[in-house]
Amino acid sequence: MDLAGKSVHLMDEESTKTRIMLSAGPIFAAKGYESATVREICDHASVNVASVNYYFGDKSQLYLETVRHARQRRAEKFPFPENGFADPESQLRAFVATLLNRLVALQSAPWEVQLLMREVMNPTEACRRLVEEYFRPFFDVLLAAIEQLTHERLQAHEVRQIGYSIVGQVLFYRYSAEMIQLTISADECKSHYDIEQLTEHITKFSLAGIRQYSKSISEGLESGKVENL
Amino acid sequence: MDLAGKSVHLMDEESTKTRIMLSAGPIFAAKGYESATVREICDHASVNVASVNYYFGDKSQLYLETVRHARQRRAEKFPFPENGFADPESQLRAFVATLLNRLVALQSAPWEVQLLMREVMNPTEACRRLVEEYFRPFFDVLLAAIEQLTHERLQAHEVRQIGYSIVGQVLFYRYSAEMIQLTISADECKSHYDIEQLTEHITKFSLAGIRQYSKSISEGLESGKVENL
DNA sequence: CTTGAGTTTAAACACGCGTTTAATACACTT
DNA sequence: AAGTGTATTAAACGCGTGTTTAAACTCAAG
Repeated sequence: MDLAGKSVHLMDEESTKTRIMLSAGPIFAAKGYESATVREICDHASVNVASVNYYFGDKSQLYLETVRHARQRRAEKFPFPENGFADPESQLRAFVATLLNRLVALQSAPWEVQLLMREVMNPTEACRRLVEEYFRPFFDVLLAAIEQLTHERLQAHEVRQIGYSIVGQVLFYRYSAEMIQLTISADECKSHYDIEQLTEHITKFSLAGIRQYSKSISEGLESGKVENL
Repeated sequence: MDLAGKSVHLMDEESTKTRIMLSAGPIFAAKGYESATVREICDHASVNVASVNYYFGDKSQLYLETVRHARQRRAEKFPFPENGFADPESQLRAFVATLLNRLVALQSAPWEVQLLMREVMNPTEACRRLVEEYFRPFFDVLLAAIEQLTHERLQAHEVRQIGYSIVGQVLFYRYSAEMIQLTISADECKSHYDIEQLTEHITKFSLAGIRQYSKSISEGLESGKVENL
């Protein structure tokens, strides 16, 4: 069975190396880099402790590869819909929905999300670039939609702050998920806090805020009245 | 000097016990419970390692007392203005400003804030109650203002989600502070991201969102037009 | 079968951790 | 001056960590 492989000993699926990575992901996500131990990861992967150093060099490099892997899987699972010519309101709604889908599952977020959130809050020096590459182009889509909705009449920092207001609303449900669970009943959570309803609320709430900006600008500029665009 | 003290050996300021707590705070905040070491804390406090166990029992109890201390100091420093009879719009603005002041200092948040944020994201079992007591009554003030602004016509979960939208906007500047710093220039940060301007933006943005809810409710109910309140 | 590179293994290493111990220093009372 | 309870100290303990080592195993190639 030396077909198409460089060496016979390498990399069928379920190889030692991939087993380590699959075990490392959830453990790093649950406990953080420091508290996760190489031994626990290896036990869970049914692999000898020395394997981590053999395949990855050391613990920190295993961590880096694990974060990279998580980011990739998450973007693959919820690609941003590429209908670039939709109206900006739909773009906004799509952005909110995609972000909620990728990051927020109010109960039991997948380990990839937990891991990425850890990096956002406490960027590891080696991971900053990774995190930025992940969020930056995505965020730019949002900014473009906001600019269209306000007819390019806002200053850059205003557009950006509106963007932060929207992202902030979404991320709250990830950052404070455990706190939210303590505050509302399981029933209410099931019936009013699924992705669709949150998308609708945040989109509606934010569109009003955005239009408020358009309106005050218009009033300021021409002191006339404008239709409610 | 046995005046007014129960025992002569106890508790002038700068005692060993308080020195430990003052050193522990910033270190726990910066590194988290696991990564902070008793030795580092004691070194920084110029105190013998055994002192932690002598005064606090063990590391975990030192941590608990440190969190309690941080919460208390933060609420003392920025008390919520108790003008209970102001109009709801002012109440909303005051809520946003207070929360921003307490939690967000875009560069270099004080250690108390970092420590509390760690607890929000990863509640320690022993601290859940503490965190809830800290935020809950404060959040209720916000909900009351929203209810007034919408003339008590919204359902409970709608009011709550609006509250989350507002808190989420504020907390974003804490959760993602490091990421934000990577994305905007220091100049822009200085000139457009101070507490006052963020308060204005978030209040303005949110008021529009809230009024949107009032409006759609009114339209739904009576299908007539209402003044723009 | 023998070879040898790739892989896996058990055992050990060096180190840092939280905690404990037992001796000492101190301040005050008797 | 001796006694007493508190506070502080240096040293050690036991344990778990990441990492290394050297031997054993696997298996296609010669």
